[in-house]
Amino acid sequence: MPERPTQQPKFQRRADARPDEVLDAALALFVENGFAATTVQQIARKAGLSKGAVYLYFPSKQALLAGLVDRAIVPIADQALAAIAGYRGDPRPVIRQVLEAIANRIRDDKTLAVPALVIREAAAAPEIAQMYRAQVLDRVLPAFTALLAQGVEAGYIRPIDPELTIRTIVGPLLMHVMLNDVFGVRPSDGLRIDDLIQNHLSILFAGLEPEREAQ
Amino acid sequence: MPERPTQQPKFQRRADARPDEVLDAALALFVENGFAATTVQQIARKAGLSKGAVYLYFPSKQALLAGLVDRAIVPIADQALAAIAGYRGDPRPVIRQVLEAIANRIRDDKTLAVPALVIREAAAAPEIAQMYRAQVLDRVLPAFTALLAQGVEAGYIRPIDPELTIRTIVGPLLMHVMLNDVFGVRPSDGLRIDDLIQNHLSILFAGLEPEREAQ
DNA sequence: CTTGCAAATGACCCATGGGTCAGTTACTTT
DNA sequence: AAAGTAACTGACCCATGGGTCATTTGCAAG
Repeated sequence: MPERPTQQPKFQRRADARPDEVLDAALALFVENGFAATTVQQIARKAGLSKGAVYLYFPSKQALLAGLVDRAIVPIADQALAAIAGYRGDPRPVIRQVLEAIANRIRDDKTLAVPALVIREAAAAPEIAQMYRAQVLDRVLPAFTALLAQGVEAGYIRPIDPELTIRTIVGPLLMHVMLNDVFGVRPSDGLRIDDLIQNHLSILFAGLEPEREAQ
Repeated sequence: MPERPTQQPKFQRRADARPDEVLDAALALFVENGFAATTVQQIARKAGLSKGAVYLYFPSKQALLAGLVDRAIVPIADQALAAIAGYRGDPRPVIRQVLEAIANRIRDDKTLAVPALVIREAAAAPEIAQMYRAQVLDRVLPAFTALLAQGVEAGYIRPIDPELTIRTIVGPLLMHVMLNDVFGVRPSDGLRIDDLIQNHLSILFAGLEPEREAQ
């Protein structure tokens, strides 16, 4: 019985394209089934190579998750930092800009699924959580805090606690995504990310307005 | 070599106390290490019985997680519902009451770790997520929505979208807990749950004030 | 005391899947 | 075209841990 009469080779050598393809496959599967429930075998198959080959590019399964953070999230954090750092004036336009940028990411690509993954796997993989914290949170949060503090100082917004107010600003978006992704709970007529942002900002900005405080 | 000279029996029969003890052990271990990384063996040891005995009370490992939801969360949801359902008037006192009740739970017992667990395991265990949704979210969220709608209707708060505003109300608390539990990120001087609530409510309530809308 | 059975044990089974590696294949270089 | 090597395969190893079950043990009723 002749071996492979058709001349197609059984694999190709494409060393530079592989890592990205593997990460693409891993992201899709992690998002769908979670980290623990996804096997390296599945990732390999989806990426079109063998399991052994995956280990040529990534030393372990965890490294795949770390690779996803590196590739997708760190650039976003850099971008956000650029918009925030050193800004002087009313923080509200910047807040709007950042939240809308995040909303776009959620709508367009699957990038924002990565933080959710990190959250889910943090207990089982503390190194990943630490890395995420060091490369993202510890850079972005202080910048945001400074932005708010400066806004309070200059009287653009009323005197709130900058460190705690970050949670009020970003939390609703996190909640919205969690409700949708984890539980399938969404507003009666679609995801409505943009409506959510507008509704949230209208309350938030009114709540930050200086003048006499209501309460 | 004599067998057990001391007369202590090697186990006791305590059928009714067991399930609770098992759940206690499971909660502690799940919180610390996550669901997947916890073995039934560990749970059994911590609860003071054998692995086989655990399966006398719970048909599977997943059933333990379901049991935790049943025991801890559903009663809380009932309680919240009682406070919300049928209320007429300014929603803000009720919002304050609910948020402060949640904050107390976070500070005092480990109950609020259960939703976080469900979130983490949702992808791998969709049945659990569905159950949580049916028994908690689908009951509490509509009630909250109705509370807000009624407040808008009667002019106690300005016209916002009730369904979306829930996210603005609860999201910051979720974010605060996630930052703390998952990443160890907390304000410079402690968890400050109460400060968080106060800061959040002051912004939120000012933002919900009727009158002319800012922005 | 002894009979009866629920409660509990602990050794066992076995599917799963992360990780390894000797050998094979595709491509480059000279 | 032959050699050289980087890329890749696929069979394999083996620790892990969920779940089962024949057997033992504690306890209460007659």
